[in-house]
Amino acid sequence: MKQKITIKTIAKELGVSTSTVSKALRDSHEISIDTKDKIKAYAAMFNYKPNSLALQLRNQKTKLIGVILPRIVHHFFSTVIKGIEQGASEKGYHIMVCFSNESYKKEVENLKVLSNGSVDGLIVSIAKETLETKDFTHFKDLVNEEIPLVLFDRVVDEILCDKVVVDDVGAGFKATKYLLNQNSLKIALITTPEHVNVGALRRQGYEKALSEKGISVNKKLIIEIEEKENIKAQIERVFDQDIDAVFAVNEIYAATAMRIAKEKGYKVPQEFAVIGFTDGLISEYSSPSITTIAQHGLEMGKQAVEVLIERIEKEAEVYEPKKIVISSNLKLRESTKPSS
Amino acid sequence: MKQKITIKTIAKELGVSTSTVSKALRDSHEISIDTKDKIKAYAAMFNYKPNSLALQLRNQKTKLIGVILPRIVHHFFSTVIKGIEQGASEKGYHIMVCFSNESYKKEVENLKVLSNGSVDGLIVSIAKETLETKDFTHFKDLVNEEIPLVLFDRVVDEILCDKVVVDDVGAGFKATKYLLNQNSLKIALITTPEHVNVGALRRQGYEKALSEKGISVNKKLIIEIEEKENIKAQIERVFDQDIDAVFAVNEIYAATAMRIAKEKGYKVPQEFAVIGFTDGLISEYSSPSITTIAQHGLEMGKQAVEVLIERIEKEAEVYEPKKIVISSNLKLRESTKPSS
DNA sequence: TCATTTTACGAAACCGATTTCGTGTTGACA
DNA sequence: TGTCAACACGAAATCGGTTTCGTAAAATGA
Repeated sequence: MKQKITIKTIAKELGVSTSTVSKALRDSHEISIDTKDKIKAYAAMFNYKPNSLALQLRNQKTKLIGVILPRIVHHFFSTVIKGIEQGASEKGYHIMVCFSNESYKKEVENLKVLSNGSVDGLIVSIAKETLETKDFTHFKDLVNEEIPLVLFDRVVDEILCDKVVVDDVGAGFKATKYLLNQNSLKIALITTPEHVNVGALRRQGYEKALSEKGISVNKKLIIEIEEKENIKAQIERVFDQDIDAVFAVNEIYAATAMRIAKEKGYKVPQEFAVIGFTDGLISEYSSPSITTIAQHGLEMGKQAVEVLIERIEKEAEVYEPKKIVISSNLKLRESTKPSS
Repeated sequence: MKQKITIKTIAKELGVSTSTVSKALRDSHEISIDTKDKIKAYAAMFNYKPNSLALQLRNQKTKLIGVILPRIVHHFFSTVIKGIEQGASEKGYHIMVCFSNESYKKEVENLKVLSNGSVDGLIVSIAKETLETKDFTHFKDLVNEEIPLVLFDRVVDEILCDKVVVDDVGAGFKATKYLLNQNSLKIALITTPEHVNVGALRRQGYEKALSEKGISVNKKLIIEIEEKENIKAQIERVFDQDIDAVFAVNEIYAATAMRIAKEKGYKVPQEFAVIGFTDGLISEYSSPSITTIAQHGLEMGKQAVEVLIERIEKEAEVYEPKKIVISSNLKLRESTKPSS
């Protein structure tokens, strides 16, 4: 890389001290107009840009937010990133993005690297593997060091920090209730294993809606997808049961279920209804298009970054962790009968 | 944030100098075993982590790569990010991600912020607006400052730097030729306005395949989508012509075209074939699933970051910009007849 | 004319590390 | 016992800025 022009260079060339240059460029009243003009002209001519590392070191802040996501090729997470970036950008922050690939080890590594002073705060969604092992010491260490941290979507109570989540129970409830109201009474639930807490919460909503309607939960209608195995085959199994609707906790499961239903000759939505989660492109462009719970990822990202920046910039008085719940709503499309 | 423990703290507590602490922690032979042990123990106990800003300033390198993308909620771009992050991570780099939102102004801003020494190099895909205005001075400035820069996918010849692209002409050719071989001779092309060069290149491939078959290009079969307006309405217009296939330069256009074809009563693929670009989830999960040109975004990201890191770490001798072309291939699915 | 205030700038400390170079203390060897 | 190398450590420079404080010279006032 070409030799960068620094304050020292300017000072030497113009025969003044570095303090004078610094003050001149910051338009200090201590410096005479003449000198300021000369220095500014020189700086402009050689395209001087203050070295941001030096500033960061001196100011003890980087205006950088670390973001750790389990995955990126994923509609919901990429939407959240977009929200985070927008919110950050408005406040003059930038984001550093890392991925854990759902792996505990990578999550620990990323956390370690980012907590070395390179970022002012962190926004994280926990990796599946971590949720499974339930080892959160790496997060607790962060909290102890008082590094601002916001968790979103996949959160756990053990970690004392700000959180942004969707109303998963409510969402599961809404979706199930809608199906019940349309007279689909034999609803299969396609969810994640228990340790992925968002799955568990959505399931609670599902069960709540059923019991409110006086329907007992049939465990045979609930399948927990093991992602390492063939997803389609696992979903197919639930079709052995007598079902007339599916509520799936993400759009891939929903689309797959709908495809199977169509293959089995069901007419969607007349004979078989489908509701998914995460309002992504698959739901929008499949045919029929799929009714989903809209997760408002953009909103989540914005909220998360707002809380984080507040925490970063406010002198930490007594610290009261917040939990922001974003309400989700049902986006009706063609895979369910229109609301009556 | 809690007061961080620094080398100075350790030095004071243990009654030694900062140089001794630094050397001890880096296991220098200059320091006696006793002292080393004492210092290391203390550091471990208080969870000392060297301040990365200080190191970055001293070493004049950040091990950070800036990435500027036009969009993120986009299958291709998020796949590229994944590739970049993987490649970077392997070599001990991290990535800072910004978005231009297809806007010239934001692109300029991002470039300015990132070129202040906060990153060792940049990977960029140019915003549409910039392609339209053809003002590339912000990139040329970067090149003049000799900041390592790699462009991918949307690139222009005016900027002298490393580039990674897919073989757009070849891809357009392959897709069109496949349709022709399946006896679809009246192929509509749904593409972008001329200034988005990838669109233009894919169109070249399309035209080449036609003329090779002795078919003259019918301009009425080519529509350039204006994204600000209603996309579906624009695509619908081409169905006024007598067509039996569509080649679209991205998967949204392809899925929309297929949906229109189905609405018009065409049987896909028997009576109407569809090929898209970018192998995303829409293509995979729509029904019928859509044959696409696979762009290998992951591969692009990896290649881009590899070239960039090479450029960063190699002492810039004579600099010969490279252009890496990644070959794309046709991923056959249900929206086209099987190859005979 | 002398005291006092302004003006305009420089020296030096600081942010948190690394590294070169210098030096006092030992121990070995002649 | 005197000399010299090895050992163990500290002082200070450096990275590129900002900021506090000190001060010479000019301007102001009495």
